[in-house]
Amino acid sequence: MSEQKTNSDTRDRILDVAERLFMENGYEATSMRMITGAAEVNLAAVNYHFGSKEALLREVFRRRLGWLNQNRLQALDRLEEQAGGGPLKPSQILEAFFGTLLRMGEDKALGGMTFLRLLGRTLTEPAEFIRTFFAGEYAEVIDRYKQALYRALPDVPQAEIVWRLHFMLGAMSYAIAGTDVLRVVTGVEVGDLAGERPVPDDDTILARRLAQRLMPFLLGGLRAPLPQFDEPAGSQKKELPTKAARESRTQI
Amino acid sequence: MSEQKTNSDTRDRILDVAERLFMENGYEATSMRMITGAAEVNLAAVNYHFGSKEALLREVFRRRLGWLNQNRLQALDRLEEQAGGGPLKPSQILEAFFGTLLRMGEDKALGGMTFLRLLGRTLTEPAEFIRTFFAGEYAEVIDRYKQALYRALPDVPQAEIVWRLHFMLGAMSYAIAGTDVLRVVTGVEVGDLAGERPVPDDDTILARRLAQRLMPFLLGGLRAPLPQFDEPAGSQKKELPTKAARESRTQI
DNA sequence: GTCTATATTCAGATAGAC
DNA sequence: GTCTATCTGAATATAGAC
Repeated sequence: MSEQKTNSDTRDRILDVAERLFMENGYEATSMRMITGAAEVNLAAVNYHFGSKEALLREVFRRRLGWLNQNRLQALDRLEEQAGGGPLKPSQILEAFFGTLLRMGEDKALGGMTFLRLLGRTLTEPAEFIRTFFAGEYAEVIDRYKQALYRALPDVPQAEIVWRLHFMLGAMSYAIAGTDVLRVVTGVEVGDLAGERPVPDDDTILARRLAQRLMPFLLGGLRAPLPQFDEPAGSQKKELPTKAARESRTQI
Repeated sequence: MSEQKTNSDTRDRILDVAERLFMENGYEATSMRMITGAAEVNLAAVNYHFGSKEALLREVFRRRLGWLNQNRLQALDRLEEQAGGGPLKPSQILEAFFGTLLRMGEDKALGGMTFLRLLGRTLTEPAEFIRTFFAGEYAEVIDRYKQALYRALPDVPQAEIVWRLHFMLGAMSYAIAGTDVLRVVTGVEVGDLAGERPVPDDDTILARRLAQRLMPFLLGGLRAPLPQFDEPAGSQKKELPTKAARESRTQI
């Protein structure tokens, strides 16, 4: 199409700027005028190239999520090929899913930490068009990884795995988003408290550090002892559902 | 002041409605007209009672966070009194911090799941006035619990504890927020996959279930084996925790 | 493809009667 | 305390010249 001639410069500049401003301010609080102003393009350019503000947001994500989820699927394909039909190790699955994402944070050509932070924040946005969009973008990947986890952890009820996948996504999203209570309260970069030097501007190092800290945490949570709670239709049932067991909180 | 005569009805109705609408739509996407319309009060009532939209949001949180963080501090006080100067168990600390919050979800008078979802979503909002507000509201609680965790886990580097507190907050926030990929993708309530009956409208049960699932996950993550630190070069060969390491985690 | 000018809608806030 | 009416500004989107 003729869309890739000279306007690709304008188009890409809009996408890059929108990615950053949506991350910094959120979708609603970012106006078209802020975007076109910072990108030094005309106000009408967004509607010309993308059609609407909503469509712009979708395109900001599509160009990154396409790469991300495609690579996630390929990583899973490779692992399953190596395993030759057998179950994978949970650590392999998490590495493929979260590691692929976190490595985007080290590569500026893939959006770097700017995109990762945007993604972390946008995953909790309540706007319907955003949730619908993500649902479509993530459907296949989530399904494939869920199945892989079911096979990797045959003794864990599937509902429990879904919950824990849930928790893992949250730990990652929130850590990446960076707009957190801890950073504001402590006033320092995370990792600065025990003599380590802060790396506020080096997103590559930050992304790598995040991955090194996050992976053990996720694995530990995923493989934690099961709660005392009846699980009817898992692969293996645990105990009878007594009222005492339901009332008592987990004591570990 | 005369503010507590007849207007307390109007005031509280505004707060209740704002809590729900901010949760459903986010702060920016919720207009004063939506709030006053749903609360069936005059458009000018918000500015009369609270001064501005920002001040309204702060008040929505203040009335809940005051109770929450006060109870968190009291719970910690009790635990430390019982321990008589010794370190607490990590499970006790997490129960005091996260359990106090999650029990709010079971009590409609404390906002129930509506407030919990709002809190989970708002913790990642980038608006400066929101982050500043949360910083003040959380400062003391975060500091006290951080110190308690330092003493409970003397062998774990403090920076690591900060990161993991970070991750735990994220797992909880995201799980509570509910606007997640999983729910959209699967099209079912979490917990519905293994034969459990969904409880879409019973927030009390949902909150209790969430707590039962979340606590073991958080404990597992908090006490996971430490990552290996080789910062300078590529460090993708971290050793996976052995089964023995998994068992020994219990003593940390 | 890019630009100016503008249409249209809606936002938050407030003055002043009651 | 509550209400109506309105101010002021900003939002998204588009028509039409170049």
